[in-house]
Amino acid sequence: MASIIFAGSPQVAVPYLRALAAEHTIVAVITREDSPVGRKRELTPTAIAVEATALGLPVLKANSLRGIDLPDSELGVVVAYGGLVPDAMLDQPTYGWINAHFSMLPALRGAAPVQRGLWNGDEATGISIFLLVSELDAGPVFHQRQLFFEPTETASEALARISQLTVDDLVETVDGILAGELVSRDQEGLATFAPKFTRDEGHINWLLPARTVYNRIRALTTEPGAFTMLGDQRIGIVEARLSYADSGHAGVASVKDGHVYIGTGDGTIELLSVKPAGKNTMLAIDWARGLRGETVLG
RNA sequence: CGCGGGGUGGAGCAGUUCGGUAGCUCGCCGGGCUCAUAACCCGGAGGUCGUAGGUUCAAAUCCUGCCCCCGCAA
Repeated sequence: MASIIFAGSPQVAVPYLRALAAEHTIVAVITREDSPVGRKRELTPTAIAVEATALGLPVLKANSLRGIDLPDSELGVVVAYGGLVPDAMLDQPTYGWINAHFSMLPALRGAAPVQRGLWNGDEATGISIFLLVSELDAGPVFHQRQLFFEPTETASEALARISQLTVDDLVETVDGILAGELVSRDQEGLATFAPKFTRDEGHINWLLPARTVYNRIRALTTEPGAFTMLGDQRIGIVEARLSYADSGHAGVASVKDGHVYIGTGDGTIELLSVKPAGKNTMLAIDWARGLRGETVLG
C-alpha cells in the first residue's frame, strides 16, 4: 500500500488505473479536461475521468499541471495523460514519476508509438516503463518488454490488446520501485520519434505497394482513419485487407465475385467497409453497387 | 446562426435543373436449366419517394417549417 498519483486520459490507460487502485492508495487522478466531441460539441469526460469517478477516486481535471497543487505521494504514474509534467514537479513524489510507453525506447518516442510502428511495418513494439525526466520520453528505463504485433490488427486493436497485456508489467514495476529493488538503466541507442498522425497522413497513396498501403491503413485505424478520394468526395476506409487477387491499375476499384478490389503500385487491396462523406459506414460491396462507370480513386 | 453532403421497396444508388404517380445493380419468394452452384434463364412480392403544410388539373420533382443521419473544420 503506497500513495500514488495517477495521470492518464484515454481508454488504454484504464486497465492500469484499475489495477493500481486495487493495490494502492490513489491520492489523485489527473486527467484532461472534458472536451467537446463530435459535431454536437458535447462536453465529454475522458475514459479515465469516468473510471476514476466510478472507483470513487479524487479526480483532478487539468490540461496542464503547471501551477496545480498536488497532494503528497510516494510515486507518480503517467499513462497517456496528454500533457507534460513540469520540471518543478518531477521530484515531488518520493520516487518521482514513471511513465508506461508503448515502444522499445529509445525507439518511437512521442505520442503515437503503436501507430507509427504499424505504419513503418515493424514486426514488434513493446512497453517501456521509465522515470520521467525533463526531456520527452528520455528517462532511464526500469522495465522493458518486447511485444509482437498481430499480423492483421489495427492500431486501435493493438493499443487495447497491449494495455491489457502489460498491466502486470506496470504493477510489478511499481512494486519493485517502492521496494527499492529495481534499478533503472539509461536508454541506449538512436532515438526515433512517433508524432501523432496529421489528418492528411490518412490520405492513401495507391501507388505504393499493397503491403505498405495495408500497414498504413492499419496504423491509421481507427484514429484518424485512412481515406481516399472519389472525385471530390472523401471515402473513409473503415476496413480493408491484403488480397492475392489480380486487379487493375493503382487506385482503380473493381468488383469480382462479390469482392471489391483496389489496385496499388504492386499488389491488391480488398475493401471491406467504407464510409463515404455524408453517408453511414457501409459494406464495400454495397458501396460499389451504387457506383457508375469506372471508379478511379486518388 | 462555422462549411458541406444526405434521407426514394430489405441494401447501395439514379431520377429533382426543364412538374405528368418510379428506374438501375443486388437481395428476397416461386419456377426452370445444371452433376452442381454464389453462375444462367423465366416469373413474382415489396415503395405514404424523412415529415407537416403550401402552389398546381397534376409534385419524388417547385415553396416554407420541422425531424433524423453523416463528412470537414474546431
